[in-house]
Amino acid sequence: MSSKPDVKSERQAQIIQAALTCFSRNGYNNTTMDDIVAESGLSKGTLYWYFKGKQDLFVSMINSLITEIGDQALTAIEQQASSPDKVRALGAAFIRFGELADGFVTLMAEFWAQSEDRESAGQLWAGLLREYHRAVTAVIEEGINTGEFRQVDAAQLVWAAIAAYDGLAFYKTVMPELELERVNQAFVDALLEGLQATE
Amino acid sequence: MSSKPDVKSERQAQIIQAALTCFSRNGYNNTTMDDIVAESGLSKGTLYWYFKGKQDLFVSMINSLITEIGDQALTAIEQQASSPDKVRALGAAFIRFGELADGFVTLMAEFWAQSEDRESAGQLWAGLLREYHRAVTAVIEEGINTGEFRQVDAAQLVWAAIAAYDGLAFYKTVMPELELERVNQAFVDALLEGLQATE
Amino acid sequence: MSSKPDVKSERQAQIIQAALTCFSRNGYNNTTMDDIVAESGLSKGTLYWYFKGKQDLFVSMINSLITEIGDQALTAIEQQASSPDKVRALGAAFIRFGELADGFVTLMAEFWAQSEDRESAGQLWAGLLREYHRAVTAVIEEGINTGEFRQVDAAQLVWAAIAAYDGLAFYKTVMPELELERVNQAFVDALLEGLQATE
Amino acid sequence: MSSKPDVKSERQAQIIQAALTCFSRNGYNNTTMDDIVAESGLSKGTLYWYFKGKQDLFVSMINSLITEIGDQALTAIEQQASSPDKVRALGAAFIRFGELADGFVTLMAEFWAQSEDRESAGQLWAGLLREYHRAVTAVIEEGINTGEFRQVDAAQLVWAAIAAYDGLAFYKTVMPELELERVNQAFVDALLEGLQATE
DNA sequence: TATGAATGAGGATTCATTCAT
DNA sequence: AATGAATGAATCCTCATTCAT
Repeated sequence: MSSKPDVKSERQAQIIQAALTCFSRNGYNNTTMDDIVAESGLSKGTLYWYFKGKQDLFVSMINSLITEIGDQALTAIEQQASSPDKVRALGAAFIRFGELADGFVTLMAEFWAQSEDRESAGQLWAGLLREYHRAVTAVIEEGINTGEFRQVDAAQLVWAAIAAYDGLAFYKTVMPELELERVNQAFVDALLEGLQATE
Repeated sequence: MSSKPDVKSERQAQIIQAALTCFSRNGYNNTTMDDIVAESGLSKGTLYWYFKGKQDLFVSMINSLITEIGDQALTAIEQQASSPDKVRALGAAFIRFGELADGFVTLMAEFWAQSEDRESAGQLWAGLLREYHRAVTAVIEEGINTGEFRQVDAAQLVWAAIAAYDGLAFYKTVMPELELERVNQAFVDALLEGLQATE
Repeated sequence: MSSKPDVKSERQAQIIQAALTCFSRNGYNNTTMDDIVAESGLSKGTLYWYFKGKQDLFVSMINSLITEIGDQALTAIEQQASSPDKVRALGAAFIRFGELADGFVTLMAEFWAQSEDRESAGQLWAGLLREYHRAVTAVIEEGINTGEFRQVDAAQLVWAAIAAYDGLAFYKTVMPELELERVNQAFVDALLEGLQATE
Repeated sequence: MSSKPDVKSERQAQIIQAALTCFSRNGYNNTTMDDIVAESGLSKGTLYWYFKGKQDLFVSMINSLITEIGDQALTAIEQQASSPDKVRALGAAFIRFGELADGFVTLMAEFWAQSEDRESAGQLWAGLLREYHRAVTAVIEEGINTGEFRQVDAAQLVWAAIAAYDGLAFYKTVMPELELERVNQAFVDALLEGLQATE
């Protein structure tokens, strides 16, 4: 019955693209639905036809981003042989993420901070974080099992590691002069040194 | 003639305290001036007598927090003898900060995200970060000079390290079950291991 | 597709009408947007959909009045043959204006007085005045050319003449008992006598 | 008991002077009591010690101005012998008033327009106007009695004449390039011509 | 007399959302 | 599916006035 089967997903993508542009530019609260309407070239009614409201549109946009980013990162791991190389690949992937999805972290933080129901807004974050944490921890533990790394509290260490990348993604937005590649280099080197240590 | 020479600073403190309570509870945008008025027990006019507006009040509050926190952290360093101990003290101080100033990081992020003039709002952050970066880097470089640590790119590594603590401060707000002490333990151990390495 | 092609102008007229009622009744500053909302029977949002704000609404209202009044006055001239008759027609037109647009002059004065940018608010007035001045001066000069009037400094005299009518329009609002027709009669008679004078 | 008998009138004058400056600069509504406090160099409480409020201060200021101006105008008449000369003297006095009390007319209009109780605010104006009207009419009627002027409806004509000067006083504020002396010249000439006209 | 901190009612404006067409 | 006019609750801020000292 639907003459064009993907008018729907096409419109949704179009709207999400406009939302990403606006939210990135001005933050969540400072973006009005009218801004997104103007940016998308569609009408107000159409936005509300495809999305329940501002919040729904934001969450949909975030989920769309997460999927995209997650896929990238996880394939990066699989192409590496040794555990240290996997760690390096992860570091690089996170950095790329920080540079691509400019403002993503901040956006999420703002959204969370102003959510009426922080609990459920926090779940968006927490779910995402736990997923990454699991994936990265698996890499470290594999390295421990193969003897490439020494015995460490992988789970805890990984929280700090990914927190570092999220923190850096934010730092980059307020200090654009920060050279994330060099930071990453130094950080990964120190971590690997610490992980591989000694006899 | 001035019976109480500091009605002024007393009132300001009172208002800032109320602001901190409200902003922490609901975020910047979701806090109304009326909320703060109610919380402070003063009148709307009095708030505007002491602070130019919502934004001014927020910035003043942040500055007040920063000063307090900074002092704490810096004295923590001085009480330690060896460089590794200083690093450990710093880690502990940062963790304590994350737990005390609950939501501080998020608040700042939200404020920045929704600022009309992000540039200047970003300076608030950037200035603060650079100050901490300088202090921590000094500790690491001292360790390198004394031979306690090996030759690393301290400046870059430190960016990652403090980013980790900011990231964790935020993680804690969305995942309260996170045990920051253990994370800190694992992280500092790994870093020190990497820094001291070997033979 | 457009069932009513001028919902827009209809609404604008509706709002301007309400604004005129309220502003005339209470002045610019003492009229609240809520007053106009109530008077118009529309909603607050609708007012702001059609007009940028209070000031914009006021200026639009003034312009709408000016157009209406100007047309009336200028056609009044054309229907007269001799210059003295044109002058009489003008006088009558101005008086009618003073009685119709009750409070118009005062409203403009108040608006101007409280304008943040008096310069540009003054342009509203000045433009209007200059237009009338030109039209009336043309009538006098035509009379001079045809020999109906003696040689006078028409341009200057006309400033005084129209100022008199603006002044009277205001007097009428504070002294309703003033009989403008009789005043006009005496004034026009004296002026024409002075213009036609002698041999 | 009052050590210095005129601290009071000195203060009042000081405050009225500051009020005149501020009201002239920004209009009635756009002037805050704080503005006047700052301009006067006194304190808020002191203003309220000497004047009941903003409105009272304004009215007091106006009355102070009126007295000053009125005296000037009335003595101007007495120094002239012939009725035409008295008319010329009056014209000149009104022009001087328009240039001195810059914005006076507008200020009054604004005050009236925004008064909660226009009736009584209008009395301020009406009383003032009637007084001038009486004085000027007396001059014209004297001229009629002496045979210098022809039989005209003096009362009505005078309303128009003084209205012209009030109108011009306002025109001057929005069109500073207006040359009031020349306008006055042309106007008085035409009027006198009309008044004297003979057959 | 003089001060200035404190008050709070009042007002302009925004913007997410709805719904008739 | 799509439109865009209409809604009105919500919010930041102003400023005349008061009063304890």
